[in-house]
Amino acid sequence: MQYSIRPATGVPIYQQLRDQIAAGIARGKLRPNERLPSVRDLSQTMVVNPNTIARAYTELEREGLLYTRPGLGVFVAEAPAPASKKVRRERLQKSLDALLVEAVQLGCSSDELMELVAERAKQFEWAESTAG
Amino acid sequence: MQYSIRPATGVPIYQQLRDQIAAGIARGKLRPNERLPSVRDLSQTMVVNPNTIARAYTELEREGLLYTRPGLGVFVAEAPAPASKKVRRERLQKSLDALLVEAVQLGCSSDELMELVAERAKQFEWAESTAG
Amino acid sequence: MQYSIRPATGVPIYQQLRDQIAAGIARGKLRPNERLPSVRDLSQTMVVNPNTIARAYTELEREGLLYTRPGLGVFVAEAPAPASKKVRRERLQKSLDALLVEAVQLGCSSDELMELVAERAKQFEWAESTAG
Amino acid sequence: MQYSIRPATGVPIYQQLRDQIAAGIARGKLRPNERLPSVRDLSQTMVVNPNTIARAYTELEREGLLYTRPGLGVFVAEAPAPASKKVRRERLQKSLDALLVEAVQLGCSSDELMELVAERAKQFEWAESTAG
DNA sequence: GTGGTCTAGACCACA
DNA sequence: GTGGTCTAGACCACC
Repeated sequence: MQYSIRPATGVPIYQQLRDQIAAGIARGKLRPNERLPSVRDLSQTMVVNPNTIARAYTELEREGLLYTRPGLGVFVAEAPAPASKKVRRERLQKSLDALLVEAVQLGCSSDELMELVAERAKQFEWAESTAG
Repeated sequence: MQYSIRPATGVPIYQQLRDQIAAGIARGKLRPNERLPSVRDLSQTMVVNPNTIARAYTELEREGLLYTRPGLGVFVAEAPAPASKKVRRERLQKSLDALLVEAVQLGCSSDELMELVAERAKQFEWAESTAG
Repeated sequence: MQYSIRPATGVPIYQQLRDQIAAGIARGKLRPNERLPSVRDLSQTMVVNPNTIARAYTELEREGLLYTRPGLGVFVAEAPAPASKKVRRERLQKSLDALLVEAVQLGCSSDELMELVAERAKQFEWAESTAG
Repeated sequence: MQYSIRPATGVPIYQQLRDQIAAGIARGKLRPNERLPSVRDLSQTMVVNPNTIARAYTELEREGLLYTRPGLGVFVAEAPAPASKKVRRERLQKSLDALLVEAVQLGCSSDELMELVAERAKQFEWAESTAG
């Protein structure tokens, strides 16, 4: 997988990397138990300090998306047990509102937004069933 | 209009204010050419440093959402020329992907997400027509 | 509050500090919305690198025990909404088993352990009611 | 005796094995002077590097829980002289406080914790008497 | 070889 | 003044 960092955005490098890895897992580009590049390798490839790479990995491990096998490397975790419907709604609220505010400010119609969401959603890997 | 600041979130105060004003304009609660409270007044009402209020106003002016008439105060700008469909899509891509990644990781199904978006979208004020 | 670090234990400094602050909050020595010493001050007092202090604070913020007000400092958060009984049991399992294994290995009797727990528990601040 | 290793936990493999053997001894599943599987056999059974098995055995020998008869294998040691009550209390303090801090932060009541401890304690094998 | 911890010191955003 | 990010480089534990 390829990672692209834009230093001028103000978004921290470790965050950009974290987001791209998380997206890779969500979209199925990174499979469970797949090994990620080592901190040292990736830091050389991306021309970024090893600590910064390590921080992205650490964040993702805390979130349960990666796990570390000491001495062996960092790996993609199995998909976690699904949260309840209520929890899902609460957690998504913030990102959803951010999207809606942006859409409104851009003069995007409701229909256009729904279409855009549906379109993009096809490219993601969805769980087959959903717990209540 | 009323503004609510949550100090414990880590989101800078000036940005919380900026977002609430921007949302107010987008949702029509603040009308073009309406005058906003003065920096001094608002800083007293909200018990916040005047510099912080000023910064929120400055950001919004830079974005073209407000304009200043020296000696008279700060006002809501006219609605800007709508962006092209292509530009809208590009701008929304980032927030949309963030939402989708979160949804997938929460084990939220595609249908459930669409339903959630549609539901919440009803509560926003949309432009009636959309330029291409 | 006073913090004591034992460098020879193998337990990371940032962890020791984290644990002591967490204990301070649990035992009521640190009150909600109380301000903690600044990273720079504490790093001088404890003769530890500022990054190490910052890491302890960051961990606690992620856990929801502290919050940061940008430019002002770090503060103790309000007590969070209680978890369900089932969740509580699961989360405590690990620490509880560690305690029991240790007790057994030391040749401590079951009664003696219960007595020890009861004794020490009196010194902690307990929630008045418990959600199911 | 069966050993189960969870690679995704971040806990070193040698330590997981060490803990399970120690617990086995404490709970009487492994009897004094009983022979343990050879490093080579166990490393094959568990699909783990022999060095890792050896390290677990070495640690336990250092702690006095195992002893080696060169050319014959590794054996469970006799039960050690019980620690004094004071020593037991001191040693348990740390784990106990960790448990209490967690319980408080989870909103677990004092009674609920005592009940939980008592319940779980029944499943452990306790020494019949305790020296002072 | 792997990641984890700690130090030192620079730079930036926020109030 | 506050904390947050990033770099540089050292040392350790694990496999």
